[in-house]
Order: sequence, then structure tokens, then C-alpha cells
Amino acid sequence: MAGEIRWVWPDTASVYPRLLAAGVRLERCHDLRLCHAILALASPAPWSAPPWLSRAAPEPLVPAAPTLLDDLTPDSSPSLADVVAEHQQQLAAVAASADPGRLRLLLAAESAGALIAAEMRHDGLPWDRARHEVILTAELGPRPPQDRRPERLEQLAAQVRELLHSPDLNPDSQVSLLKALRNAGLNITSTAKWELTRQSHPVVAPLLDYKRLARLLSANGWHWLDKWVDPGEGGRQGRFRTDYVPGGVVTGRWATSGGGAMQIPRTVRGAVVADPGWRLVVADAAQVEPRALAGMAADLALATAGQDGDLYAGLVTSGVVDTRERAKVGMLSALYGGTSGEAGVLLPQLRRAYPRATGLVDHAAGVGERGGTVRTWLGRTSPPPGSGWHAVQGRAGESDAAAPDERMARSQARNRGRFTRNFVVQGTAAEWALCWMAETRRRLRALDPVEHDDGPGQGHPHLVFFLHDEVVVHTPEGLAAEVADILRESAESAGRLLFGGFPITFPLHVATVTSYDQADK
DNA sequence: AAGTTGCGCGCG
DNA sequence: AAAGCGCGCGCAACTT
Repeated sequence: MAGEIRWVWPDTASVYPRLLAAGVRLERCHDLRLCHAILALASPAPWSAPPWLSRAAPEPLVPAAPTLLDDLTPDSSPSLADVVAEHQQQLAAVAASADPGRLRLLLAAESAGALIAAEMRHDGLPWDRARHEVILTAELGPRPPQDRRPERLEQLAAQVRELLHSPDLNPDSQVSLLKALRNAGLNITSTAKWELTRQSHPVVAPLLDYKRLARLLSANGWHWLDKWVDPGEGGRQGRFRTDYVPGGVVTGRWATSGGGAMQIPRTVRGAVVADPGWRLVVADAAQVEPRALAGMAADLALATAGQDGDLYAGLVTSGVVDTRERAKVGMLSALYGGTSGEAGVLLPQLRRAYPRATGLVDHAAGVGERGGTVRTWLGRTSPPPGSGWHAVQGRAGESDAAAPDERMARSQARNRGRFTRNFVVQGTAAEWALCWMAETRRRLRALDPVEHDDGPGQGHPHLVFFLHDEVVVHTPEGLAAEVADILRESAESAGRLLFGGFPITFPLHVATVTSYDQADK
């Protein structure tokens, strides 16, 4: 059966889109490029990728016509023997590793992610162009002619110029804006929002409004719509397609390229609208990072605090801290390596209550400060510091080292420590999310398809969006309840897959909606 | 003219 | 309020 086949190929991103275009969807694969990257970092000896495993440019959605250049470019595709040899080498590396079982799971999850990434791009995120335009017009005024500011933005710019007595000011120029603000008597060193909000000058309100709307215009305005949303047809919404990049972040999180898919602001989420007769099932997992940490450290006390849903509230109930807000600040400080302000008081409290969990991240930080590498739960290894890092540390270690060199080295070591501290947690959370999504996909595929005439893949519930700890499934209305169950069961299943019988839960907030903004609590 | 850097801000 | 981690992107300013 097809379910038992695992396709081994060099690079999902360059092969699978063409299969999808031809109506073919596969159950499983082994992506040699992604797996090589993981194994090479995990391997003690240097292991460079063969040239045919380099990251391909994203496949165009509409294949370009062959050009003269194609005829002149030597065919870089590997022979079957090359592929088999690389695969054998990878399997051997897994077998020789400290924990083959976990590493195998990681490679399977990473490869499943590659399939999902290509499928999500193929299917696209349903996007209602008209609703988006309504939002833009309400905020900015009607669409202006090219190279002109929208009405509302122009009014605010005029107000700012007036209040700063600076008739020629371009508020988009950070340098001249800072100068104008300081001339007007504001004691600031940057034009950042957090600094402006502390000032009481009358220019602050219109300026912040200007910045917010200018951001909306440049990041998700009409130009963005034209470039990234392809029009719908026959009652179907348009689609936003980004290029997901599995493993694009060192920790194993995905990155995206194109359209700013990771930063779709709350204000335009109302434009993400299900097709008629369809729904969006939006699921986000609560406090994944501290839960992943509890699992890794086998910290029963922390796991217990997270049992009833809100882990931060659980910290309050357990009497560790007195407010939810403090619980969150303290926990994030432990995960990110924060030291300032409240963290100084909260961290000792957390260390007392959760010595195993805090001990694990403190240890990871120490390894990083000394130039070492750390691993996630499933075995993704952090990249080692570069030669420049060691050079700075070496200089500061000499007997006649100058004070500035020592300061620089200490600061650099602490930076590295914060990176490795967070790496183990962020990376393990990413592994949980991958397993969650892979299991969700597997179960969605097993659902009976509902008759629908929208073409291959479109009649089934399918994943349409993923953002670190949140997924969106687009589904025929009648299957929405079942999809919600699948998402919950898959979250549970992912927790067991990673942490076995250890009692750590991964609760979800699930909402079935017609547009993405309705999922906000 | 084209590439790089820094700022600022959106997201988790 | 940001802080402490991880990103992408647009703009202006600067470099080549």
C-alpha cells in the first residue's frame, strides 16, 4: 500500500510542487537535503553536503518556459547511485548516533513538514480581496494613485509637520524625524514607539497613528494584495501563497519567504475567509515552550502547573508567584535569559519551585557561554560559534588582555548563552509542533472525502496555515467538528510521541470560524 | 544602478 | 512598558 512507501528524494521543495500540480499527493518521504543539514550538525566529524543537495530556488507556481540558459546549464541532478549512497550514509549516521530512535523521529517529522509546506503553498490560504480592501479603505481612505499617500496618511503627515514646525519633513525618514522631534524638545534617542509613548507632546498621538497606518500600507496594503493574493474564481476566495521554509530557522522552526506570512497583522486577519460552505478551524497551542521544557526536564511540578490549561495561571495556583502576568514574565525570562527588572526577583522563585526545568535551561546557557553546542529533545544540534567568537574569547583570556576586550568577550559569551538557553526550548517546541501537524495531516488524509467539485485536494479538509504553535485547517462545514477533534487528538499524540508516559499536556484553543479574526479570544 | 546596513515593527 | 529568544520585510541612508 502507498501508506508503507517512504519516497527518498534530494529535495521536496523542488520535486513535490510539480507532483501536486499533477494532482499527486504522497504520504511520506525522506528529504535528503533537510535531513543532511540536521545530521551534519549532529555529527562529530565534518560532513559537507554534495552540491546537488543545495537549497533550490522556490519552484515558480507557473513553470517558466525553457530558456537558452537551461540548455547551457549543466544538469546538476544526481544519479540514482548518488542518491542511494547519500541515503545510506544518513541511515548509518542515525544508527551511530546517541539516540537513533529520537533522531529517526526528527527526520521523519522534518520530512513530513516539507510535504506539508509544499501542500500549503499549493492549496493557498483563502483570502477575501474585497474584505481586505474594505479594511484598507476604512483605515487609510480610498486607494490613491500610484506614488501618492492615501488621504488619511497625508492628513496625519500634515499634522505632524505642523506640530513640529517642520514643513518639509518626511515622516518616513527616521533620521530627519528624530532630528525634528528633538528640535521640538522631546528628549528621545530613537523614534521607536515605546519611547514616544512616554512623551506627553501633542505630536505623539498623530505620529503614532501615522506610523501604524504607514506600516499597514507598506506591509499589507493594496500593493501587497496585487502582488500576493491571486484572484478567486467561481465563488471561491482568492489565495495567498507564501514559500514556507522548513528548517529555515536554526532552532528548527520554519521560516517563510514572500508576503510576510509570519507577520499577518491582527488588523487584516478578517480578510482570511473560508470559501462558501467551508470553515476555518483555527487551533493554537498554549505555552508550548514551558511545556516542552517540563517534558525535557521531567519536571513534574511544572507539568502539574500546566495540567488544567493555562500554565501561567497554574503557577499562581501553585503559589509560586502572585499574578499571571508575573508568572509569564518570570517564565519568559527563564526561557530567554532575561535579567532586568522583575526577572531578578522572579527567577529565584522559579528556581526554587522548578529546579529541574530551570536547571536544564541554566545548564544549556552555561554550555553556550563556554562555546559548546546543545541539543533539542529529538537531537537537533545548535550550530557552533564561529572562528570570530573564539578569537574574541582567546584575546580576552590572555594575561595582558585589555579591559574593553574582556568586556566584549563577556558580553559575547552571555549572548551565546542566551542563544543556547533558548535553542533547546524553542527547538523542542518546534519539534512538538511538527509532530502535531504531521499527525493532523495523517488523520485528515484518512477522513472520508466529501463530494466536492473544486479539484484535487480541495474537497478534503486541508492545512492552510502554520505559525510556530498555531495551525489553520480549511474544511467543508460538515467536517469542522471532526477536524477540531483531530487537532486535539493529534496534539495529545504528539505529546506522547515525544515524552512517552510523562504527564505533560498540550492543551489547545480551537475555534471554528468563517474568518480568521473571529478566532481571537 | 545595485547591494548592504540600520531602524522600526509585525508575528510567535 | 520592554525586557530576554527567534524571524521577514520595507524604507531611507549609506557603500560600492
